Parts: sequence; structure tokens; C-alpha cells
Amino acid sequence: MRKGEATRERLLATAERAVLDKGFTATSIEELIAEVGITKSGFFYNFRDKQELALAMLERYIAMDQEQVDALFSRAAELSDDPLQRFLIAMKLMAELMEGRANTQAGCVAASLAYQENQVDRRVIERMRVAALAWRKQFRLLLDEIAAVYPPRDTIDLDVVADMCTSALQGGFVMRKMLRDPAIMGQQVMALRSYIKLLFQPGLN
Amino acid sequence: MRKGEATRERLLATAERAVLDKGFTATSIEELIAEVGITKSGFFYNFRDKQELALAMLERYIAMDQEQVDALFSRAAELSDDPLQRFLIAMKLMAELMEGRANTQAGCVAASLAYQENQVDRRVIERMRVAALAWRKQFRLLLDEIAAVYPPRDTIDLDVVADMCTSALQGGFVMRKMLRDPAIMGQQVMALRSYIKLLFQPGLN
DNA sequence: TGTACATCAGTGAACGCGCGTTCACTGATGTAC
DNA sequence: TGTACATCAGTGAACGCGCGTTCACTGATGTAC
Repeated sequence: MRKGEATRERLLATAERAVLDKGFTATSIEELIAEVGITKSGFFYNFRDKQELALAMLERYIAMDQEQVDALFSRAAELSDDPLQRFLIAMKLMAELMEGRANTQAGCVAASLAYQENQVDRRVIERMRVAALAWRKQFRLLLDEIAAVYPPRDTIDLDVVADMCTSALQGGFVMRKMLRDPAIMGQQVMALRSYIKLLFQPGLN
Repeated sequence: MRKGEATRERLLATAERAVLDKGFTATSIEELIAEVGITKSGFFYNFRDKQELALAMLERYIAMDQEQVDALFSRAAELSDDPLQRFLIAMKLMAELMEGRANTQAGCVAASLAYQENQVDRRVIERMRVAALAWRKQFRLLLDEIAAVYPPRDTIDLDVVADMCTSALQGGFVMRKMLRDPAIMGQQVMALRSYIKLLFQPGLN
């Protein structure tokens, strides 16, 4: 990694932490450079303006998130051939991950930025939408695989269920913040898992 | 209503709209008074400081939310005696409400403030926690009524399901912001309804 | 009914601070010949 | 191997603006006697 890349990465990581617990507008360039140890001009060497920081953060978050989800589902694929079981295993792994990490401050950068709609420019808003649509598509594919084997026991658009997979996490983040209880996230993922189980699993008497 | 109360109410309503789409920190006192048509000193006559505005907004939101939920569930109680049916009806009514109102900007003030954790003082944080716990308790009571008649078809802590009732809305808000699709909220409420149905309703062989 | 005083709902001017951004410059490293 | 130049990764100083907050004051309404 070139020296510049390392600085940029540190700026992004610091910004992510800050944005996650105080929001984008409340996160000042001044505080970021103080923590990273460069001057303000150094920041503007790395990012044209604050909006470009938002965009870069978002891009970075989306990539990391994708990596994590991939790891989770490919691990689940090792453990079962059945699409439903794979999904349920992945949910369980995710719930454990949420508890295991002491990252009480973890959250979704996209959601954080979404909560500041008017403060980020069109590129950021649009990138967010594209990411959310991609998440929908990804979960939809998995749900279709399940539905092909186990017909759903309730009539519901699977796109909505796919959105719910993202939504449950988002809701979990909010609830954990409000209740100040780190266990909430894992619990909510398990609740989503319970829904998927009931929706597809046959023979529950 | 005294004159002062009217001004205060207008400040709070204006602040709610602003905070919901740009966050608390990004909402300036200056813009609020511009919209309400008073001077900055007028604002500080009504609120000691910006934190007191946050607290008042939160209090107002919680009260209005409670009113709305009460209306929903008492309407549902008119339509059925069965606790499960009542719950399902209330969910349906809520989903319709979410779509009906053209309030694309509606959202949860508590969540918005939660997303700015470090920017609001202890009183606000604590008030938020109390509200979230109250919501949990309220939904828990309704779920217990259902469970007394229809034993749950999956083993899950009903407090977690109760939290999910709030969480689904919070997640819905976020998803709607990210996807820029006003229909999302209603859909997510219906997905939650689908879960409650599958969790309790017997004879879905 | 009139006067004195109190409270309500603000106004107007000033404050200091931190914010995002710009711009001219610089020392270290890399590349061409 | 040495020199010239280019690029990289910043520095340092200055900018104007808007922010939250304070403070002395004010006109309108309400209350006591």
C-alpha cells in the first residue's frame, strides 16, 4: 500500500466510527485530522470536499459489508446443501457475530447517511439506493432457491421479505442505540430467522 | 392555547420536519426561526438551549405516537374480540396509514436522535430508552394475550418479538429513505404481520 | 374606573468559536536520459 | 552515476460565514387594590 492510501484508509475508518455515533454533519474534518494526525490541507489532498468523503465511506462500507455477507453464506454452504438450512445457518452465524464482536458502535453507514438525507449530495443518495437494490436482489435470489423447494406458507412478495432481511438489521441498529443493549442486534436477527423458518419450513404440525 | 404555546408548538413541528430529514445537528435554530417568523431570542425564550428543544421534540413525538397507536388498536378492538385477529387488523390498519398519508417525510424522532447519540445530552438518551422500554412492554402485553390463546409455533422470547414490532417500523423508515420508495413502510409492516400470523395462527397445516 | 405593578412573549445587537474551503508552497520519493 | 524534472503526500496561513448563546431592553396583556 502506498503511503497516501494508508492515510486515506485511516481517515475513512476514523470517519466511519465518528459518523456512526454522531452523524455526518456533526463529524467535523477538524476532529478527523486530529485523530489521524495530519493537517486540514492533508485532508483536502485526499478528498476534494466533505461530500467526497461521504461517497468514499459509503463505497468502503458497501464493499466490507459484501465481503462479510459472502463469508457468512459460503460458510453456511459448507455446512448444508439445503437452501433453507443454509439460510437459517447463515442467520445464526450472523446473530453470533453481532454478539461476539464487542463492536457496540457498529452500524450501517448507509443508514446513517440516509438519516441525513438533505446533507449529502445526489451521488451519495443514488449510490445508497443502488446498494439497497443490490441487497434486495441478493436476498431475493436466496429466497427463490428456498421457495423452489419449500413453497411459502403465507402469500407475501419475496422482494418484501428480501427487504426485510436488510430492514431487520437496520431496525436492530436503531433499537440497540435506543435501548443501549448490545444484545438487541443478535436477537432481532434471530427473530428474522424465526420468520424465515415459519414461512418456509414444512411439517411444523 | 396561549400565544406562547402556539409559537412553541410551531417551533416543535418545524423542528420535527427538519430533524427527520437532515438530523438534529444539521438543523439550525436559525432556519427554524426563519420558518416560524420570530427572532433568535424568541427561540431562547421558548427553550433554554438546543438540548431542551431535543427533549421537547422527543416528548411531543412520544405522545403523538402513543395517541396514534391507541387509536389503531382501539379501532381494531371494535372489529374483533380475538386477540390475534385484533393484532393482525391493527397491523393492516397501520400499513394502510403508512401508505395513505402522503407523508413521505414521516419518521421516528427518537430514532433520528438515536442516530446522533453523541450530540444529545443524557436526559434525551435516557428518555429515549424509557420510551423504547415502554413500547416493548406495551407490545408484550398484546402478545401475551395472543399467546394465552394460541401457543407460539416457534420458541422465541416474546420480548424480542415485541421489540421487533418497533424494529420493523424503524427498519422500514431506513429502507424507505434508502430506496426512496414510500411504499416500503407499509410493506414492511405487512411482513411483520405475516410473521405474527405464522407464529400464532394454528391450522396452517 | 384608574393606577401600579407583574408577567408574557418576545426584539436587537453583539460575542467568540469552529466550520469547510482555498491557495501558495515544500520535502521526499520515483522516473528518464 | 549524476542530473533534471515530475509526482506524491502533504504543510501553514488565511478566508468568510453561520452557529449557539447572552444580555439589556420592550410593548402588550393580566391582576390587585
